[in-house]
Amino acid sequence: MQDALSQTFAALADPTRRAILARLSEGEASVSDLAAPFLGSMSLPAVTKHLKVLEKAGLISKSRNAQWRPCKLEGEALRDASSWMEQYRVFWEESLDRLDAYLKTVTAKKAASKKRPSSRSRKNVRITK
Amino acid sequence: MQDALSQTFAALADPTRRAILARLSEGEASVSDLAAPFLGSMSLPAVTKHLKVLEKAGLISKSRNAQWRPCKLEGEALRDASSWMEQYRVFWEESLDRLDAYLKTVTAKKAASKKRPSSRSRKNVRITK
DNA sequence: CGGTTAATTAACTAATCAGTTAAATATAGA
DNA sequence: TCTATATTTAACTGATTAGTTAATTAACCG
Repeated sequence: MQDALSQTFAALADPTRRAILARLSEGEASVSDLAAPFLGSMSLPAVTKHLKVLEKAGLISKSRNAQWRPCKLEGEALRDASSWMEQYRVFWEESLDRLDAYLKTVTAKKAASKKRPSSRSRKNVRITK
Repeated sequence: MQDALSQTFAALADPTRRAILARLSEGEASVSDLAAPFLGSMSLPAVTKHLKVLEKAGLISKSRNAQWRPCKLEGEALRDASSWMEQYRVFWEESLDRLDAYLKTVTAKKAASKKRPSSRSRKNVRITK
């Protein structure tokens, strides 16, 4: 078996599984609730397998309620993955700085030759599935 | 072919590739530089393949310098992956809050029944390979 | 009990992945 | 041009993955 971080990233490397996590971020859901959006394109056992991958990676947990298995998002594994990534933050911020510098020279030139300056939003990071 | 985020996570789901990124975070390096630490456990073409995976995921880029191919870490893809994760931050912080709450009750009881309180560092996130 | 709903397991297939060795390509430099 | 170094490509193998259908388990309910 693999190390925890590899298992987490592998589990995240699939759009169906990420969509399941996105759904779970809105609250607990049973297997069939989670499967519903995908039953047009894959079978229920396929979803069961995706859930097993997520569960083994520690990204979700299942409990029991009669014949249902409510699933719940677990943050720990995501936090570990995210904090692993933090060590690289300087690399993407560095490139934004270069973009900033570039945009500033462009803006300066435009201002000098024509009209109003433009701005760029660095915050407002998009939330996607 | 897959979506960008899936490719990025898939590329990160391997300890050899993560180690290569870690090495590149210290500066550019040629293929053989990057391969050196692994030549005891895998062949050079295996490393070439790992580099190709990283390159296709946009995590690194290669340039040419004589017969060498200096590789460089590219931050963009990591930033995208990281900002995708951000939407889940509330989940792991929430669980830390619960841990906090729990630890407080324990600490309170200990303080009441015996000696000095303990503390927990939430910052100081470890940087690992 | 018998039927229905929820979910999992089994057995199988096709595709992709991580590695191998051997051969090919590219560049430098004597 | 010949040779050495750096790297890639080709062809192959075994393991893992993502899906399938069919059968099974589990729990509720009339």
